[in-house]
Amino acid sequence: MQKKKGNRLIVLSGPTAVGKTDTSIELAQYLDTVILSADSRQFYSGMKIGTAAPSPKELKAAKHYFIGHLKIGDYYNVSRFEQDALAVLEQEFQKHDQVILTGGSGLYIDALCRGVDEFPDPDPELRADLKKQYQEKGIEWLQEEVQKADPEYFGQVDKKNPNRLLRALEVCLATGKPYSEQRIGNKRERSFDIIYIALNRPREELFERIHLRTDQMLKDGLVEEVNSLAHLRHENALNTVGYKEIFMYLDGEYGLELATEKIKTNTRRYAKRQLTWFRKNPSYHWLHPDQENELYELTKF
RNA sequence: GGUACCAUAGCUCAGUUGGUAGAGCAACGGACUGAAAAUCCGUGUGUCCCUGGUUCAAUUCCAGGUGGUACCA
Repeated sequence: MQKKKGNRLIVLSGPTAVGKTDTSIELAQYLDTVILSADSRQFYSGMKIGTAAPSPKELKAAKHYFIGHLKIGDYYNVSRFEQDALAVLEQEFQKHDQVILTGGSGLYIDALCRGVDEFPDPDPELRADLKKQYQEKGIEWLQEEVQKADPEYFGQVDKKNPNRLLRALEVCLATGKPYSEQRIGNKRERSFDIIYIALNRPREELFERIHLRTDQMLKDGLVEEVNSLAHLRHENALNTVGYKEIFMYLDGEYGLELATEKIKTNTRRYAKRQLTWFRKNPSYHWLHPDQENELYELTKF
């Protein structure tokens, strides 16, 4: 008896500016399939220039999901992405053997590929309250609270990272149970296979592309884009490289040249953090974007 | 052409009363479970311009060279 052929998700990730958009579209056309984006900032409409989102022409060249599907200010998180993406996959796998997942948000990629533990959705009021208390009482207070609420997690957590501590405390208070108890990290079984591919370039080449792309964003009207979003400035989506720095420029804190340099520096650092994340997963096949034949060979199915 | 000053990390510079050197920025490594382009942790990576001289020892003092800056011609 012949085993029924399943489906496969092609993860195509890599650091920012490496060339994921071009490569994923070429691959989608070659395989006649669709693309899911795992880019936590390209989710938002209105941030086209600063997030180097695919152009209308590119969006037409291959069907994309999760590009500009949210409004700045919409609440979203990895768990929702996991659910949304699984639903899309179920639908698309009826039509295609393989589907492409591309983007640079490692946590979101992993959420779809391995799953995340179940927690109740955060309570915005509780979160705001805890954050306020942290700002008033400092990190020591946060550390003490987490130590009381969840000594086990406190033993493992990065104690100087307020976000991590706030999250743990929030879950403890909302559920009445220690965070560590609910954070099991079980891998979810998926009904499809996964192949992990990461694009990369020599550091110098990647940085050069980051610099050129940043200059191009400015020419394309990044300042105007950011300015048009000024009323949403406090939203998390705009706590993003390229937006933060231009807000500083608009405030008169930075000259335009300095703001541009800061964007380049912060983008290089972002790329580095992404590489650290992907390197940790030994399943990745690493390719240069020019290695088209190798890519097609890998995605034979 | 002359005089003065300078030459130390990728960059801007500090320093060593002679015992091979350190800040900021940049860079590099890492962490990561509902904020993740976020948030946080760690690490000096060096022919102290070159060649001689003095000295137990020279990046440091002396001479010459080279390069740079300023002023005078």
